[in-house]
Amino acid sequence: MQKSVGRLVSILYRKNQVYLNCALKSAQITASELPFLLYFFRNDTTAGISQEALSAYLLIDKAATARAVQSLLKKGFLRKEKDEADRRANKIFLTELGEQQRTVVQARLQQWTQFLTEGLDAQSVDTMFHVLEQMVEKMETTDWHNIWRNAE
Amino acid sequence: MQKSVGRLVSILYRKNQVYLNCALKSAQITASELPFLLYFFRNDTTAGISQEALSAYLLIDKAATARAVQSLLKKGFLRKEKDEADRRANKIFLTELGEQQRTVVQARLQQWTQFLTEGLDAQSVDTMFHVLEQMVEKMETTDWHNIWRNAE
DNA sequence: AAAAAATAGTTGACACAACAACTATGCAGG
DNA sequence: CCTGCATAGTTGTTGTGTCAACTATTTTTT
Repeated sequence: MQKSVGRLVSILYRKNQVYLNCALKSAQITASELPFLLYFFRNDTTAGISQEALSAYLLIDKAATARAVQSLLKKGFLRKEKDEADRRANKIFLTELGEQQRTVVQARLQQWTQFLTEGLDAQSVDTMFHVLEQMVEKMETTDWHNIWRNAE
Repeated sequence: MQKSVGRLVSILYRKNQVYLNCALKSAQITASELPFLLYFFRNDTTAGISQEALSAYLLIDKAATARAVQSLLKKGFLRKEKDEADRRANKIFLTELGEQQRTVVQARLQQWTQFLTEGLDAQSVDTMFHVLEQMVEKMETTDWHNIWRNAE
């Protein structure tokens, strides 16, 4: 049986979604909203951030960003202003209510990582992280939409 | 910025889907159908295989399996028989036409892997594979639906 | 300064996968 | 036997994400 990174990543992704939706249900946070909240938890956004920047960082389509942000606004976890310096853009902020979710969210996330990696060699886990980062980096910086054309 | 396996896996998964849909368009194969075709390419299925078994191996919901198989039947890549030994089950086979897709499919897949891993340390890539496998293994064999309940 | 191109965001349509409810078949204990 | 439970598969509904088309602004070109 040949190894397939596609299969593994697919399973990890899908099960992760199920876990998150389940584990964060009580906090009213869905798997699709989580990446955005995490961005606010982990970065300085006191000046607000545009949806474009969120999309670019998460490599998520701007349509999905628009919908997730809308949903988080409605739930009161985020707040939106028009950017007066560039009136095309929004400036998105984390609200106090959003900030209050940090603890639960990080706990659930930490428990998932803990579950996935416990018993594994820490060094190997680090290596995995690093390789995944390199592959994502490559996708960000290369136009790979036609990579097979070069080969024929 | 804290490391997040979730973010990396998510990006890998989504971009992989986009790549596959693009690279296999000419072969009339979609990203959702691919895992099933691959199973037939990589395993002995001369006796046919049930949808249940496919679902179990790919960890894909049986509903998704039913739809992908339906679609591949319609395209003529797979063939279906009632299992006479257990009339609830289907026996699914790869057709000659399906077999003919092997070359293109494997080429496109190989090119993607090549692109993702070129320039990376081969040893590290192996380690990544192994760690991903271990994590998937853990998800298969553990009931993790409430892992955070233990912790409080 | 006017025209053209680029950028930020929204919306509609569709692909993909999960869950629940359902049908049909098989099996086990009374 | 037959009643109840388990298994294989199908279908409806919903959440998630991509792409394309559109509006509204900003920037660049001429």
